[in-house]
Amino acid sequence: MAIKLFIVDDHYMVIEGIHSLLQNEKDIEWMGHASNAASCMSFLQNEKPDVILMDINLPDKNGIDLCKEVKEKYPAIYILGLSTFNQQSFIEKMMANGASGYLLKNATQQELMDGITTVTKGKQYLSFDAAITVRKTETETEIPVITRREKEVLELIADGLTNIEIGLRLFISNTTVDTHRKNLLAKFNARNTASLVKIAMQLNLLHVD
Amino acid sequence: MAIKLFIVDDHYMVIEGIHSLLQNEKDIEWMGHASNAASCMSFLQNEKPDVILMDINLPDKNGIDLCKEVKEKYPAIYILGLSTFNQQSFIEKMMANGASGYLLKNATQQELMDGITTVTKGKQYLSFDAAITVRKTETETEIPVITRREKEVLELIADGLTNIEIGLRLFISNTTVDTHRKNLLAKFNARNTASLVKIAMQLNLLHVD
DNA sequence: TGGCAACTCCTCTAAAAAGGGGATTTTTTA
DNA sequence: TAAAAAATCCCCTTTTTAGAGGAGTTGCCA
Repeated sequence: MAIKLFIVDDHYMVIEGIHSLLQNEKDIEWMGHASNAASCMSFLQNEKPDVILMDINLPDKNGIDLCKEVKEKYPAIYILGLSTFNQQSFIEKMMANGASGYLLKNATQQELMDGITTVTKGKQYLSFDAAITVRKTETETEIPVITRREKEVLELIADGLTNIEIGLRLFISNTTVDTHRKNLLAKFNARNTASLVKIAMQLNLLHVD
Repeated sequence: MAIKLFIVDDHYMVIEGIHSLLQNEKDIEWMGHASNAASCMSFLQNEKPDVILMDINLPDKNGIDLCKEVKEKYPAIYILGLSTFNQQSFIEKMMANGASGYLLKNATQQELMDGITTVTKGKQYLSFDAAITVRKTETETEIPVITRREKEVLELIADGLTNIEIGLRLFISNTTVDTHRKNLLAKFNARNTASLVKIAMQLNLLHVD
């Protein structure tokens, strides 16, 4: 039985590329694509693919959150992350949210097929480069786990607000904000606010407006 | 006469996507692709395409510099920037370095053909979204022009060094560093170091290690 | 060669962040 | 429901930035 495949990606060229790479594969049934999270969810109300290739950069929501949402509603669907970036934080987060693996956009046709068939067997698949990244960094750079409140404070710090201003904004004391700030510095192992913001940006933890 | 097209991009799926979109176009002669700057330059020693589609993110060099290099050696070749990001700074820089225009990776087949044929007539082509970005921001967000020294200081600030530490590193006084810092804040219209770093990261002015 | 941009250095004051505690109340979750 | 996690608040001191000035020295280029 052919594997039913669906793609969520906002880049037409990538969709076309994958389609082209798979068009002669008899084991793959191309179900179509969505270019954002919302249309993906509405598609899933009526159709049930076996595997979803999911970009991490979507216009309306990041793929990490969408991944979680899909897996909560439809645990039977396997999800393969899809990204330009060989970034450890994304990989780990998508896997933590139920993704079965990860494909880079420079993957070959062989890797693409390997990835799809591997995950339908319930196994994990990591693109070669991605696998190296995970191995290389799993002992080194830990991705900080921050709380909701810390995230809020982090955003406002990056926007240039002071502790007092953040306190007014969030209706909490400036000393509380300072505590969150200190915890953030500790979690990110940052020397000061400047490096904190840089690291957070690198890990794509901040809104890019 | 068919337009000879060459692509520089390290993402196999994107290359495949473009190839697929253009395979029935008789006016396009597909010359092949390079996946990095070096192999692009060596290809150009023997072959002369009319148009190059060039990614801004290459493994060995950024497309902005490669664009400049190609245009200096082969001014007759038209270059179309190619990127996932709808970022003003990239667009402007590539154009400043001789690119004839810009295509986003979510461009349709029609836009792709429009772009290629437009630039071969010596005109500019900007992807719709990209055009909006340029227009929207050309009055608003000015991209700050910073000096070599300011760039150095900015990098070190983002890495979490203090004025004194930066001074020691660059063999200048900490008060001088402070002056550069203040000039940076003014140029970026930033309230403090945190927002300075965020803006600089957004504009891709900082090394991402 | 005169001007201008870049780079350098300085003083002073005020504000903010960093570093070091400690402590209570909610909320979540095992 | 009890323990853990998150969120809240406070103290103190030191360091660093921010804000507002002024000013001298290169080096380029029109």
